[in-house]
Amino acid sequence: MLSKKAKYALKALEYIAKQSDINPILISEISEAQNIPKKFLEAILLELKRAGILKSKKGKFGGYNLLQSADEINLGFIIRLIDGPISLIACVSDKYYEPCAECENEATCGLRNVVNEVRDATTNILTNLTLADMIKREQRLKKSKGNKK
Amino acid sequence: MLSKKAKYALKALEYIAKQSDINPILISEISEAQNIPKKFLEAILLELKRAGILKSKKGKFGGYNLLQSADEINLGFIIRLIDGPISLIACVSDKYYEPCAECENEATCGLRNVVNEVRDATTNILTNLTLADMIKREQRLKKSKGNKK
DNA sequence: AATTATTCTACTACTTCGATAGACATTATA
DNA sequence: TATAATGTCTATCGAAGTAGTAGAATAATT
Repeated sequence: MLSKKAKYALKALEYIAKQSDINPILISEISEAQNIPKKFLEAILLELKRAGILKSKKGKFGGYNLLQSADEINLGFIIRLIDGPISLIACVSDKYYEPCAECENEATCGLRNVVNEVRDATTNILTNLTLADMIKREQRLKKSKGNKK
Repeated sequence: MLSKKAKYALKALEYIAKQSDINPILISEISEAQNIPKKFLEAILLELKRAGILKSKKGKFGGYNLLQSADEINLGFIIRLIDGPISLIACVSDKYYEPCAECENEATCGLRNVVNEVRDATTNILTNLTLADMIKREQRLKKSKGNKK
């Protein structure tokens, strides 16, 4: 499961991306709009800033904006950044690889083979999806819901 | 990521499945063969027994055997049993569904839509794979490695 | 200088994870 | 029937991770 932190990060990014990028967005505005504890959100936005996803402006009329554009921000990247590996076991992870402590031979491990297949399927989806895609999907869902009425 | 507990469970099941099912397999034998702390393994095997996957025999010459056959034991089932939801967020889980605390409308949530796609991909793989499949893969990998030499 | 905001450090409470210890119950066989 | 071997159960532990909070420091604007 994703941590709440990762979920909050994605929700916050979505919110920021949907606003005009002229004025910085306040932490407190995001916090209220998305029901995220403000102080917790602070830490999350800072982390996203350090990772080069957001930029911030201090002081009056300060706040956060995207540094990358929404179609450059990859969902898999954000999840890995906040929560670490996406794979079910570290022995099949790209970015967080660790050898298996129990396995005698990773190359012939059946479990590893299975878990690797899951990882491929997951990362194929996540590394091909951007923040912009997520927002598009939301808009499409809202439209089709409206049409049905 | 899978917990070590889930990984141990799968490794232990694999080991048991590979032995002849005439004699019960000792906890201590599995523990040594698979590098799993014995006392921890005890608790895991008990849980698998309670779930109807294994049967046990107490006393001298006791031990564990499969209760279901290896091609009936579903990998997704084992993982869910030990670790809980496979989905990244509970709002897209079958067995562990919980409404999203922050979302105003789950039906139109872009994040939910994305996460749902990941869940489908993952469960499609895992619910179609059995313990027997995992063992077959291992044997195939070992063979093809042998041929290369 | 005052105000409004982000930034940073530190902390707390809680839960889960991984593992261990020891008493208890059951079974086979000598 | 004694005894050795084995699973069952309860309780506990330390380390790590999760979610969230408090408050001072810093920067930008008016």
